[in-house]
Amino acid sequence: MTPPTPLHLSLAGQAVDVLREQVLTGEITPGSRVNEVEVAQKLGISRGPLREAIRHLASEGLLTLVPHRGAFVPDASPDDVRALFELRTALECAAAELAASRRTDVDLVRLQEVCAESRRNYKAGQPFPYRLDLAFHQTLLHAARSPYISEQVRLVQQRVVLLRSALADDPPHQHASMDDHDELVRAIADGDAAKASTVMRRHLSRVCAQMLTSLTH
Amino acid sequence: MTPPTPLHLSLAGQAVDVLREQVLTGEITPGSRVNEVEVAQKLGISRGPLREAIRHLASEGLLTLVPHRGAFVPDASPDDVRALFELRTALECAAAELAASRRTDVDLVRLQEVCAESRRNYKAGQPFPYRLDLAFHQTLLHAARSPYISEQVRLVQQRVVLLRSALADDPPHQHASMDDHDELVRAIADGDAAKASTVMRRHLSRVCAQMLTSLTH
DNA sequence: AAACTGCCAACTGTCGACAGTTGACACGTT
DNA sequence: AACGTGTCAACTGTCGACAGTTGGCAGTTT
Repeated sequence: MTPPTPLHLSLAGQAVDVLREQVLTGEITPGSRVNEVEVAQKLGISRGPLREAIRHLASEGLLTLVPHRGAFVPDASPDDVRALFELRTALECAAAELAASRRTDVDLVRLQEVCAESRRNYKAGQPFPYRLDLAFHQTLLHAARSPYISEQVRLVQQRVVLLRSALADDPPHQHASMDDHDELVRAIADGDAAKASTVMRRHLSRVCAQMLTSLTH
Repeated sequence: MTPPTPLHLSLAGQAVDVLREQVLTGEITPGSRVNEVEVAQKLGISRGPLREAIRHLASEGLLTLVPHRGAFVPDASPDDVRALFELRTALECAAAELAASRRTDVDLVRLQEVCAESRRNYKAGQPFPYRLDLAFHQTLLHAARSPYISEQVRLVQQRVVLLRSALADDPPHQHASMDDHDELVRAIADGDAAKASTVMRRHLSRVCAQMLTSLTH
């Protein structure tokens, strides 16, 4: 998906993976600063590759750079969340439209499987894992077959994960989300691009609202 | 617009500006490789800051990195152009919708001014400068007041400029574009988000087609 | 003559060290 | 006691040098 940038053997590439993991899991708490020498020692590499890794994560929006001060993991204001979801909505609505017109039959089966698994999980009393929500959106993205849109959505979703102070623990919200997903799949199955877009917009609007409420407690 | 990342005093930041300029103006031709030591010497800086600049431009899509081989300025295939315009359409249609509902009166005046200047230029027999087209889209973006969407559009537009093998020299195309712009402004003036989105989609579809034809000669 | 093999130059990846800037603490002043 | 000032440690920005890899060229073999 990304441009041919397989940084995955270089030290910088490995550092990107490790740091991204730590930032997304909250191992490095929002607001805290990333000390170059300290982290470099901890990773057993020199500052050069680490700096490249930090800059890369900054370009993904997972860190913010302040000259002569270093890199910080950003904590978002409500306005940030709203603006971010405007971007996400633009991208994912377009993806939903494209998916409705381009999806293959195996795409459809995969989407239905993810939905079914979510239901099973939910009825078993377990919480709707964020993992399955992510899987749904990524499957839809694959069905849209628009590499640049997919890539951008991936980046936006990462930033959303960073704000997951709002974990989807609210049962009615989970239920509504699963209903949205089901309706989305039906629209895509019918090839109804307009409806797919509309449902996606409503879905993301709901998720955004949920995040905003649990952000302000 | 960008996160607080004012790299504009550091050597790396300056190198980003210089290199971006050179790539966008074609001073560094597509397909050619960027030699780190050579460019570093030419800029009078060391390889460290230059590498950061290269990585940054790569994250913007203006360069592609190949491990152990270096950075290349990408040349696009028709499929790339199509996929890129799918992204651009998603973003700018959303921006048009938002602009229709959020624009202030001064936003409207600015949009009308840009259109008027384009007409004047055209009637004076001069070609429709890409500069004014860019100005229009950026003014619209400002009216949308969605920082993340604006930022992404900025990046996509850069990549489009990189492919400007299709210079807008075709008079009927120029005329159609100006008509699109005018119609877009009317829709935004009326606060008609749906129409703004539709017109924008048609406009970008036209521009994309134009690019594809002049890409294949 | 074509194909294979080994060597070589060029370049990227990485490292350790130096220089400049920032924020904070301690001290002195009013 | 509050405020302004000077100093200092910590950290980022930058540099030059070394190590590892890649692609190409020359030489050899069949």
